[in-house]
Amino acid sequence: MSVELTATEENYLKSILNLSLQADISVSTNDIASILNTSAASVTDMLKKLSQKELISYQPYKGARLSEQGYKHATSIIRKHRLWKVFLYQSLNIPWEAVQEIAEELEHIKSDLLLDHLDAFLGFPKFDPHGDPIPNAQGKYTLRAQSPLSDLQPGKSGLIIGIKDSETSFLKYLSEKGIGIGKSITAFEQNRYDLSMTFHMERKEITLSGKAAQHILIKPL
Amino acid sequence: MSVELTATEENYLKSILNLSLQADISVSTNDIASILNTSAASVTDMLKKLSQKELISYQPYKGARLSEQGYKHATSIIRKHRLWKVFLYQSLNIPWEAVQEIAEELEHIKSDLLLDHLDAFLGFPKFDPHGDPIPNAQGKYTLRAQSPLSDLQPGKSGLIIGIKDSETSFLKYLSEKGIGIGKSITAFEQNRYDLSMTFHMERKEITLSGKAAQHILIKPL
DNA sequence: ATTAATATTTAGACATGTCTAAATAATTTC
DNA sequence: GAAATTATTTAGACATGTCTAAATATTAAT
Repeated sequence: MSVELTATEENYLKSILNLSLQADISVSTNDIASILNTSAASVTDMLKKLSQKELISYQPYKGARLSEQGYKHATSIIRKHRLWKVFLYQSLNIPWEAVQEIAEELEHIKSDLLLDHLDAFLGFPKFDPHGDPIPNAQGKYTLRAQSPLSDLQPGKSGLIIGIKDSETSFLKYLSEKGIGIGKSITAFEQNRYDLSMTFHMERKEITLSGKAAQHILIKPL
Repeated sequence: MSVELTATEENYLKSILNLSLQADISVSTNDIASILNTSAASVTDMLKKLSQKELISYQPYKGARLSEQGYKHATSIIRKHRLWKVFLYQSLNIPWEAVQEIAEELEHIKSDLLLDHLDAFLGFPKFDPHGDPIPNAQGKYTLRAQSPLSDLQPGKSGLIIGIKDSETSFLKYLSEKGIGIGKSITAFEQNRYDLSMTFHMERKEITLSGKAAQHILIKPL
């Protein structure tokens, strides 16, 4: 059915999808380059190639956007990535901050049979350990009401359901503070001076920078 | 510690190890080419490169053999391959004949952390579903008394512990006959005319060609 | 011990994905 | 709206792993 792509091509598609979720419309060469840590010239080369394969539409100087096919392919990579994350975290007990990097390799394993069996083994999970939704085999996925922890008003509580930024150092930082998916947290006060916020979690007081709080996602309780 | 190798380099090392187990001493260019389904010229190119990296010793026209480092690396790939096989077969219930191909992709995933956790998750298995021994993290592995099913004398029984040939069509053939690791089988008679053999297994009568019986490994009971 | 057959290597080419430097287009700024 | 800045593309190069065809070694046969 679908064409075989190299891991590199898949990474480009994934980046384009991620970027187009934030700022819809087409995605710029430079943005892709900075996400993939490569040069703009390399990105141009690859965009031409992906366009050739009809996985994206691309106009010189005007950026790229996923075609129907490209979108499907990108979604399937996201599905693989997140299912592997669940496995690594829940089944293998690999520390949270190490999961991302390993999943980035595993997501390029080709077999559909493998993915379907993994999905079944894990009990068809709907969300990964970072709280991101897992597309099903047809590419559909559940969205949820979620808001950044920074929006939580003093006195109100929320359930931590996801982390927006998957950078290793950030995840480690959170993990050291005891912050993780599934924990309840209550806003206490906001410091006007530096915009840091104080919370209560499991009878402890936790202070986070405004930026950190923006990257933690909660379901209001 | 160890150098990072590409999947291709790893496949060459693995092939050299497999070949040197059968016919010790050095391994010929052509044999490697035929196992890897590539041209002899490509093999020569790669042997030079691996020799450069001191993973093998290589003399033009004289073949190659693994160095200490190369042997270690090759063994670690075998370990990965077999651990993944156990996972695919036992945990995910992926059909026996599909396992080989998927494991061939998974064996090149880099993370040692992942492998150690997988090993623990599986309970530190000593053998894979084809009955082959799994090297431990230090590269040591258990050997076993084993003999081909074709050597089993009429009236005697054995426990199936491995399959020598991992070709998909052969595995499928066996799987259709109900033959698999861990089953008990009893020799009944040998047909002098075509050298086929008849066995009893789980109250059924099974006939196998002499060649097939040579490729099934048993532990005599 | 030559000749014939086989195995291996060299030479030169190609595809993929990358890069730097230079050229060109688009956007901002004053 | 012309000049300066920023973004993007082109040109030309390189590394990796592959190939075919030709050259050279090795081994087998008579």
